[in-house]
Amino acid sequence: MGVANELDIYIAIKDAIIQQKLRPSMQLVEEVIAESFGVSRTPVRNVLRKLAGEKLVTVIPYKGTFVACPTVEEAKEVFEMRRVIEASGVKKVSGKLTRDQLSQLSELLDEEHSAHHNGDPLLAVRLSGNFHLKIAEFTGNNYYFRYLEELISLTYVIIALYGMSKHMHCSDHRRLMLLIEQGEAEQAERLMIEHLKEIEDTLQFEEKGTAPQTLSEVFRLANGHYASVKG
Amino acid sequence: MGVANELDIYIAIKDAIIQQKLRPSMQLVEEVIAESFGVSRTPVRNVLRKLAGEKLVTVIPYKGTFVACPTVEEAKEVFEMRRVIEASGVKKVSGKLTRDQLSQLSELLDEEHSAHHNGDPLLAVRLSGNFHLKIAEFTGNNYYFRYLEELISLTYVIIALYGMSKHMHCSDHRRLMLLIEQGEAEQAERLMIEHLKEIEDTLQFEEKGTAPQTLSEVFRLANGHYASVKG
DNA sequence: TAATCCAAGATTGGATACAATCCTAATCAA
DNA sequence: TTGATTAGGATTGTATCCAATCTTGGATTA
Repeated sequence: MGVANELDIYIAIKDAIIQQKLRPSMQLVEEVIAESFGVSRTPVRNVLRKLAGEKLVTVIPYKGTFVACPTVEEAKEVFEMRRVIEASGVKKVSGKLTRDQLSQLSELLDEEHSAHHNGDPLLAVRLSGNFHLKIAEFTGNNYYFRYLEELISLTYVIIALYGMSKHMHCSDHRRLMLLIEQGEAEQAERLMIEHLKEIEDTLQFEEKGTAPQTLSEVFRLANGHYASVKG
Repeated sequence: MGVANELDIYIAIKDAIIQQKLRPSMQLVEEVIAESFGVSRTPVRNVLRKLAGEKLVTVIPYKGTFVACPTVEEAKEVFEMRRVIEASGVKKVSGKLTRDQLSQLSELLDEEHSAHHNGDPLLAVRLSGNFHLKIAEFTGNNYYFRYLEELISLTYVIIALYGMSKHMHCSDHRRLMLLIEQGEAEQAERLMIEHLKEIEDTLQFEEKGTAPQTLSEVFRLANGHYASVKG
């Protein structure tokens, strides 16, 4: 690839984080990224600041930019806010979707289903996220989408950190879509809340309880050979 | 003032927008801001991008950065999301606040009350916003605070654009605090939703219905003598 | 007159050079 | 050996220069 604009770089880094190619606490050195995209550090800095605004990375002055490493408490906050926004969102769209919108949801369900059977759990998780995002999009209110996009991106990082059981309650999505289609707003709302609680419960918070609290701690433990995009 | 760091600049611009010294659609020329803060354009650019991430300003490539000018639809989206987040927030804190937290809320109410009687409606609006923010803070979940801070900042811009009746339902806040104190979660939730709907209803969306849709339109109308921080 | 084209000014976008800061590791002394 | 000190490298932060783009206004021409 030759040069790239800021949007390309933004998408590339965000995708790399979501696909766990960049794992939590990894350092993102500006010059390395700049060279690999054929640009100077300036646009890279802009992108990293933008990602910092979405809490996907953490900028530590004069030290560097690191992929976010949410604590257990932060992870629980993410899921709590997801329940607030998604419960309201699914209630809002219930019984209000067009045939075309419903078929878009249905298509995402099919893709998620086949990703499961093809043994690609990471892809399945991302398609699951897209299902939730689509509902937010269909509310017609941009804030449902904007905030949920941020929260779902963080959910991917949380899953990268704290793992996830294989069984992803795929059937919940199907039932959710039926309730939306039938206009059962209250039931859809309750199911969404339950669904998100179940996802949160499948995370193994205690297992990696010794997960790094601070970033400096990480790199001290690794004795200088810390994880980096250079490696 | 001599030099300034990014945080100073960020706070100064944000305050200027909130206090309506910088009105919607005004252009923020990087070099002008840089000179007035004694720095180069670089940190100013960073701040403007950060504000753009919060939707307080709009960056148009190769044209400039302008104070946000929300449309009626966008304004209604802001209030809808405020209802979602604040209804959940006030329900969450009801009956859970310490004596100290309640007195913090009470103090804000007193300040708001005196700002009203001192004929400073702008200050009263800001103190009202702080009251709502404090509740979000007391949820203990950072996302309530982060998202609401963004939405309330935008509310100030919306009020600057679409005006507001003098009578601000100051008594709602008092009743809200009582319900929180007494642990009447459901009643507090309902009152918060009603309160926010009333605020939205006092906005005069139709009057300034000829409000500028696009920024370029604004400056065409003014025939070159457009509003600017230079002026 | 009216429309088109071009040039100049203003502003932002990006690349580069340098300053500030942090971390590491070697050196030295107790 | 252990601790403090310091020099070097690595990385980010800032300033400055130039390029890209947009807008305006005047000149030119039909």
